[in-house]
Amino acid sequence: MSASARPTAPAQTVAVAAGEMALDALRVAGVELTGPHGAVVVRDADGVLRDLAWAPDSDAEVEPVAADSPDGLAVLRHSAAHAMAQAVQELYPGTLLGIGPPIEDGFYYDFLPSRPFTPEDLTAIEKKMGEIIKAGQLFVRRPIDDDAARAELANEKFKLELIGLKSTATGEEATEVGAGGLTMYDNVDAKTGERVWTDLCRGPHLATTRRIPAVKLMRSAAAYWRGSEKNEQLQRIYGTAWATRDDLKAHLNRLEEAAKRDHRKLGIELDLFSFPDELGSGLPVFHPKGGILRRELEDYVRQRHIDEGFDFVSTPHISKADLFYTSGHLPYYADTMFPPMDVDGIEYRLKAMNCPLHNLIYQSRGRSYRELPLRLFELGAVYRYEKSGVVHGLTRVRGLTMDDSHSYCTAEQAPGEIRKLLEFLLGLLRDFGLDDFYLELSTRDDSKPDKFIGSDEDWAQATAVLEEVARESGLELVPDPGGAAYYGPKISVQARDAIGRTWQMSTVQLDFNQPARFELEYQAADGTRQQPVMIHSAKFGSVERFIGVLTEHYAGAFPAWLSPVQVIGIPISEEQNGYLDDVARRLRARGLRVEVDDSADRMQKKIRNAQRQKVPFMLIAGETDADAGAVSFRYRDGTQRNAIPIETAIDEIADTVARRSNSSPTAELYG
RNA sequence: GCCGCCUUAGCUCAGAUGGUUAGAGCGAUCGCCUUGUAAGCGAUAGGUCGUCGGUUCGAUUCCGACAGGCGGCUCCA
Repeated sequence: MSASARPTAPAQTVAVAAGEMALDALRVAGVELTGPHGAVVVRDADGVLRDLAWAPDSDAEVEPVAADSPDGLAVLRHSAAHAMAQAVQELYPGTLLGIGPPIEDGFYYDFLPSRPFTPEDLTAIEKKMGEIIKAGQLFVRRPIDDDAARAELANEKFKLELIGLKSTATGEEATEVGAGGLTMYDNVDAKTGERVWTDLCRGPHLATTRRIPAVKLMRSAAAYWRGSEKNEQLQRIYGTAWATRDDLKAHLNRLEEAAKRDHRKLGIELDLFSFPDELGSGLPVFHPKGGILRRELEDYVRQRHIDEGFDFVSTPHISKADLFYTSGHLPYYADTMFPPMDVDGIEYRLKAMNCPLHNLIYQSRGRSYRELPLRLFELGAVYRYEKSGVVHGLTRVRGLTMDDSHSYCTAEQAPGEIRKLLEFLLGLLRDFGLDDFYLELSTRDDSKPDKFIGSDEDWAQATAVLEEVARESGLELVPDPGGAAYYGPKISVQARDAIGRTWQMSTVQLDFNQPARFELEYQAADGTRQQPVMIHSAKFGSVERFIGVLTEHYAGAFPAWLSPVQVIGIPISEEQNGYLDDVARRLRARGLRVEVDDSADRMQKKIRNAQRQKVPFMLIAGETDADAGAVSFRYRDGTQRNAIPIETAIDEIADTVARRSNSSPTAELYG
């Protein structure tokens, strides 16, 4: 995705003699040292990144790392974080430092200021950073022992804590400290040689601040120290930094494009859904046009499940709370379920998951091995009390509809069933135009036994089964340790959308625990009673969220088969209203969603409106068309085809919809 | 839930440093115009300035609480 990911030149290595500075060796070898392709650090034979000022103890071979390479950008961003921290401490003396690592597209630094930063502060900090960058301060590495570091950082309580953690630091904290000796990075005035700022840091860094060509501070926000809500909250400033000003501009453009696709914005513009205050946070209502999207989605997914051998079931939204104790969801999820209500002295709960209710259907009579796998499917409404700060558009709501299935089968059938499910759900996602996937395998965190139930053997077996099936799929598999549900491990499908963002979509979970807790049984061929396993699976995840993701994926320009309005008739003058009404009638007879814009607006205005509503087919008719029994197509990409006979036009549209084509209609496809 | 910011017409946004009648564009309604590929012209209606409480002679403006939203953090069965 990175705009600056250019084809890199074949790795060249440069010999650095013992005691010689890498920078000098590079210079002698004629390696570029300025500009976006210029080296900012070197990689030694062990793959460790080193400052250009590094001088090896013995002869070494190093590889120059360009500013615009992934590693080079990380170094650049890390150095930008230092420049920002220096600016903050100069402007707001007494501000304490947290950590300041590079991240995707940028960097952040955490601070404990005397008061939170304002947008004006960010402007001032950015300006100060500009001065620091322009001054060309040198980054100088200085090894230091623990005691000296403690003395030097006596006022920086967070840094002191990091020193104590250095042997166990991981992830972003390892940016500051790591195994091995501590180092300070001094910012040194290029002219006077005076140390103007310093930070505990592993490095490496740019040679000078001048090698930061393009930086912008994005926002400030709070973040818990060391990522735990039990800790103090620090003020984090996010910035972005790039190897060229053009790369920065391109990045900002991408953000703007992403903002245009925001489903919350498009939901209003396209009149799809809203979140009335009167209803409460995280509770969407779908307007007629959003309702069409929902219906198309639901009808399709329901039919596909039936085709795949699922039985369609239905269960209520509310249940006695005891059911969720039986399943084990309570007390685990007590804080994310809506509070209980007392009905005639009995505690009831809104359901936050469908599995316990499906288990009751399984349990409703004796089951034979001949029935297995038994596949129950439901579009089940569930309610989750998401914390107020996390509710977000359609992607994180408090009331949602899960396309939830539970397959009950023998342990032996499980791998086959999971394989089938994975294949099915990938096909389903492809049907909606999502086709770039990777898988995540969420497993138990052995260090937190209280978060998971069931025996070690069952977990090991279930995890092995999921892993095997995931590997067979040939898709990239990313481990997610600790991400499993309390009852079993999970495969989740991550889909990349049209602009490369990834969304968690489908999940498949293997569960030995709930069948045991519900004492589910089937009678085996030998007459014994056996316990089935159950496989939880959601394909969309939630219908609401899926609509949100699709809206962003298509930027609101839905494929014709999903478009709330598929065809709009636009008369050139009032004269053609009746003519287009007739065309519309014929399209409706083919099951298409058609409108004729017979408003008093000019046709140019009608086109503009249809364009903004992202209608896939505009059928324009004037006198010439009407006389010829034809219409003129305008597609939403602006291309057009004139004088198409009505029958042909109707067939083309009907065909595109029937094929569930996901590509946006355009003149070239038909010409 | 935590930190910060925000809430003015259906939508997008101006505005008054506490003082009689709060503005614009789009949208809506009505009229004129009758039109060939992204905004024709005009008029009219529409707001107890998120809610509740406090300070004040006077609050949409200042303070507080609550609700909702935005950006993060934490969380996400």
